[in-house]
Amino acid sequence: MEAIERLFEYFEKDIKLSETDKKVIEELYHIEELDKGDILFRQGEMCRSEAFVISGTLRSYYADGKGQEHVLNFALPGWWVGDLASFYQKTPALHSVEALEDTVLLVINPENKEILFKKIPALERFFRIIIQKHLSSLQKRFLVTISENAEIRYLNLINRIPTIEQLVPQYQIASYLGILPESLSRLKRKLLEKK
Amino acid sequence: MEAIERLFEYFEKDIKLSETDKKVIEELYHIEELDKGDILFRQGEMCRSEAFVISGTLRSYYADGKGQEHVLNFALPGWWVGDLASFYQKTPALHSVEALEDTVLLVINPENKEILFKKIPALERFFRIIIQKHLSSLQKRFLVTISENAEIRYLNLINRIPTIEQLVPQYQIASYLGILPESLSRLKRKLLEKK
DNA sequence: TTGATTTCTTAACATAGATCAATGTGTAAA
DNA sequence: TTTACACATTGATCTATGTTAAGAAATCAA
Repeated sequence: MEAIERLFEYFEKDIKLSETDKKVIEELYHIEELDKGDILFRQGEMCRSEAFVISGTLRSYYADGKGQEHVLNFALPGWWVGDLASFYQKTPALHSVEALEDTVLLVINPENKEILFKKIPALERFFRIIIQKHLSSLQKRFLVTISENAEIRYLNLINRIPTIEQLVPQYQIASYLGILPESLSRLKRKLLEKK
Repeated sequence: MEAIERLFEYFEKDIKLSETDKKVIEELYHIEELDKGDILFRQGEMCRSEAFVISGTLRSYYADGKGQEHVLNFALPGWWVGDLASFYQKTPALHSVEALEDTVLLVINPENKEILFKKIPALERFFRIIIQKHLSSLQKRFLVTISENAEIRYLNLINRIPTIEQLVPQYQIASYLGILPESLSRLKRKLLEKK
């Protein structure tokens, strides 16, 4: 199936699109193919890409002052990646996004996003809801991070993304969990021994 | 000065309000006075209040499964409190908000918020930006939490809200920092010895 | 004031996860 | 194949913060 049709399907779960609407969408989004290791945008620069994942896996991550990287989230087909605050407010991105394997995206820039909203007003409400969902998932991620230990956070993650261990190396998962690979290794052994 | 005039001033930093606009705002917001310890809304219930703080201090906090409370943020005059996701999407609130001293708020409910947007469209864009700012401050809070130790987080906090130690008890600050009051006490002694 | 209650500090000990170092395993290149 | 490199495991030790318990200080109510 054409990549753009995946996006139509995604929108059409919530709103009706005319053929003209589809033409508009097709003109405003473009395909971007990333090789494993490629960066979609970098922390500190403007994020000018809001992308819908067609295939592949990505991670968003934050590099702190000591050069340490922290995985904020993974992104799989059917998810959005971007730094919303940077994209809409033209402030520097607070994190980077990298492809963890060869990846295909449908990407839009801020100017085209404005045009999209003008031409298909129903999408404005649609994306407002996306932002709200993003906000509440960030909120949940924060709450889990401050209130649960690494074991629970690990179990949460594999429950939320059961395929994650096939998709990304262990040390990326450890970074998402906020622990070192050594600690994740020990944690998994402990879980195995429990059973 | 009248409470409602503080809100006018706040809006007028960014947009022009006609006298009719002001009447509309005055009709749609109402004053709520909380005594110390009163709850504005509770985790698990719908949040039907988006409030502008006129005077007083509040905390938003999350109660985890083990009954432990975690302070998410404080709110001072001129700030907004609410659970945006819950307010707009009518999902259960992920946290509670409590007055830490006698507090005066200007409050609106979701239905009146809709009316406000219809009657003063400029406010729709205004609040969209508020949401984006909220999102990026949550993002920053998350990044600091996962990448910095308690000492840095403490210094960040008193730098961001220099009056906070006069406003709220130490154990609330410890909870905001994600440590126990005992640990904060040690941390402060260590900082004093350093100087 | 006095007593009661809440908040803060201190100390001794416990624990999760970090750090450091060594070894093992899998995969890809030569 | 062999070699090399990236990744994962394991063990010993270290550290920040938690836990428990006690007392000190501050605040509030009578």
